[in-house]
Amino acid sequence: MIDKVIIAEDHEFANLSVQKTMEDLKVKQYDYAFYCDDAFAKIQLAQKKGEPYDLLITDLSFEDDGTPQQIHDGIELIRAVRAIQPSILVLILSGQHRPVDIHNLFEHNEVDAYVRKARHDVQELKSAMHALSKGQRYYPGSLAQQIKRSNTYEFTDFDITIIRLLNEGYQQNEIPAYLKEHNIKPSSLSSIEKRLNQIREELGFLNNQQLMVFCSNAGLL
Amino acid sequence: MIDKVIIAEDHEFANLSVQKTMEDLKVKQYDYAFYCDDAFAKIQLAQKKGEPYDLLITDLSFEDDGTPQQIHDGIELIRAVRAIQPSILVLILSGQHRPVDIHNLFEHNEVDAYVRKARHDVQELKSAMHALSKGQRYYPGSLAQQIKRSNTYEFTDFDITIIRLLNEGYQQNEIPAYLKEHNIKPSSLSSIEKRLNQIREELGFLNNQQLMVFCSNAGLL
DNA sequence: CCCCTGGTTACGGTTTGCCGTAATAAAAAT
DNA sequence: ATTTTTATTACGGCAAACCGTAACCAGGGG
Repeated sequence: MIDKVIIAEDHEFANLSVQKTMEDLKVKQYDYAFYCDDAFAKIQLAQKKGEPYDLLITDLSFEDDGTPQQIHDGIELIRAVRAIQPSILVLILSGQHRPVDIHNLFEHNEVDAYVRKARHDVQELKSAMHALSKGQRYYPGSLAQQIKRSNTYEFTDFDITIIRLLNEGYQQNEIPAYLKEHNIKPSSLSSIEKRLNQIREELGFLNNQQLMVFCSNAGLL
Repeated sequence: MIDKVIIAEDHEFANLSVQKTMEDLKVKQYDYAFYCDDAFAKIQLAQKKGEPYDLLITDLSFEDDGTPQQIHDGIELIRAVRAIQPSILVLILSGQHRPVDIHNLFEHNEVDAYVRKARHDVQELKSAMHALSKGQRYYPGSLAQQIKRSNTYEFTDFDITIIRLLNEGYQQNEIPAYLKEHNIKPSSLSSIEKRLNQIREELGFLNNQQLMVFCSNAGLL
């Protein structure tokens, strides 16, 4: 069961609503913090007193308002907390973040649930809490869909190299020189053009810009 | 006095907390909506019944979740509402938005108060409400500061339109037609080229791809 | 040895984007 | 009202990207 929860969220609006949701869900004890350092201190203290938290609900990005902090964002907080209390459950509550990033967090078992701040986020949070209390993770389907869409195409190392170079400001006709320099096998301008053409075709993009944005969002850069 | 308030906010978390804040402030009557159309309908009805709202609290960006809407964002909502009830007070409650945009809204008297979803947003909302009830506007000082020290490039609506179109797969020579179609003022290919050139220059990008990725990461698309 | 096949490279033509300059329109200032 | 300033548009040359075709070069089988 989830009896003791700590909320780390800098926005008062969100923090308040999460608290209210905890009340609705009859969570026995919940505390909240507006700063990562504060949340960490509370978790550390509870741990020392032998009354550890069951669940950490945290935002990912925290605004820097001038007060100096050791821990600056949600990911740092999660890692710091897991270092002293590996068993704690972690639920991420985030505004807009890249699907891949979230996905990676799941893959590395750094988080157990993810709720996006959006329409129906309260419902989502309740569903997530429900899943967690049953020992399940909460990985929203929409996220899987987004990832699936991004993962349809298999990018080769060659593809990624080209795209990375383009993103660094190389123009296509400068790339062959670079490839020869680094002994990468297809190195002709034709090959590069053909490859890009093929990728665009398969993914249904009309220009390289879309491709670059896509790769950026997919975390390939 | 502010006795009757309508809240338009798609995020449940935020909506809920605003409601709670209204309770704390002893506002006599408040209603809420998760969609612009719904908010507009409520305002229209109240107006017809001779019991109009005193204040509209609205987010700027509303997520499109598939349900078809006439009014798609906060600005459209504000303009639609002001068209039928010019006297209504308007308070914007927004996550991250360009300071200049907000500033312009104030300058054109389209809004009376602005609260950013951030640290202490509940306090800010209360302060804003207090100011409004005294017949004052609420223009947070932080906004003025942000405009002053924003040495990063300021994208105009025009810029964003172009970039959005490019990202949708338009090629540059197709854009003038679109702009004329939508009565956007500079519409020539030259203007587009010149603008893009200028932006790249100021931000130090070597090609459009980098610009697109930048804008994507900055959440401007 | 030749032929076939898959992949790479070379080349030419066309389109698109890039950038400077000049003409024109609109706005501001006098 | 006319000049000055500013913004927008039109045009042209050039570079880059796009795209098709054909030549080239492995290796594998006949």
